[in-house]
Amino acid sequence: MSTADGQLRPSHRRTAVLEALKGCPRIVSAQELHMRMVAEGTRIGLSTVYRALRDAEETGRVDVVQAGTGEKRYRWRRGGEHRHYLVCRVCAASRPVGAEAVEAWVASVVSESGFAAVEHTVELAGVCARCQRAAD
Amino acid sequence: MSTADGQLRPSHRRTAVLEALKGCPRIVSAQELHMRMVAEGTRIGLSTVYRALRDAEETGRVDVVQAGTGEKRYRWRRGGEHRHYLVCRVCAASRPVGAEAVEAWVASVVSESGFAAVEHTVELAGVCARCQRAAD
DNA sequence: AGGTGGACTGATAATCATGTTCAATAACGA
DNA sequence: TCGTTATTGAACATGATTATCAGTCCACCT
Ligand SMILES: [Mn+2]
Ligand SMILES: [Mn+2]
Ligand SMILES: [Zn+2]
Ligand SMILES: [Zn+2]
Repeated sequence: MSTADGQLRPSHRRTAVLEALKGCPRIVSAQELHMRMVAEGTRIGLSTVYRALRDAEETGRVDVVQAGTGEKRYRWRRGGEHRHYLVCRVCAASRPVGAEAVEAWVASVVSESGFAAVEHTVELAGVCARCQRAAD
Repeated sequence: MSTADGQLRPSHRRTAVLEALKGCPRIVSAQELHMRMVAEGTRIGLSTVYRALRDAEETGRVDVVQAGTGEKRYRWRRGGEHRHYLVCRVCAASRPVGAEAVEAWVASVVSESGFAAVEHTVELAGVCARCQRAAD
């Protein structure tokens, strides 16, 4: 669970999950990351992977993209700021895109709306050049 | 299923689902819409509501917003073009927001990316003024 | 070093939204 | 009207995620 102040203790396993995520070339789901770790010889339970990713999401250390299929996919966030990504629907390759224009638009919409605590989701999904070629 | 040309037959039930959706003041999930219809006296199965909404989504007659909780919420689309919405997390009230700036940004990102068949998701969720007041 | 209490782990079971099956039903066209 | 065919919906299946809880580990104190 969590300590008195709500923080999670950085354990061996939890650290391993985030390290594994850092090493992922494409965005991954919790289950994919778990399989990956097991395949590499790490002994870890699926529950722990889910917990570590949920915590990392809540504390803003990862970016999340909600695929149309309802599963969440994660990507390690390098700078402090969140990013938005263009993701390949076929191979899950992802590249960050510059979203200054969107951030500015969000800010202006929010300031005119009267809404508070507004969060935004911006996702782009398509088929990358390589996968287009592979499709003949 | 579907007719030879892939079109769904517009049946009584299916029409009723879309009519009910049109009458919704806030974005609704499939289950909420089903409960609403049953409460109003319509006799209809949950499967049919799911099917009608899925079909409406595929044919572009509704806008869909994927809540963080993994459930899809629907809103009837009036004009031909899709819209993006600012949704209240508390009461599910939704208002369309002008997103010309975002559409232009998406177009420019896509043209520079080499990706094909790119689809975009833009969602804003917050707490509306009324619900802020209600929270004291 | 040894003890202790609270946090962590993971196998298992529970949820939850949504999809699928299939026998019964309703709608179309001749 | 009759026969063909799509539609319907109750029950069941799925797939991702979360909750349980007994066992384990670890930080800290003596
Ligand atoms: Mn952003
Ligand atoms: Mn748009
Ligand atoms: Zn690809
Ligand atoms: Zn509200």
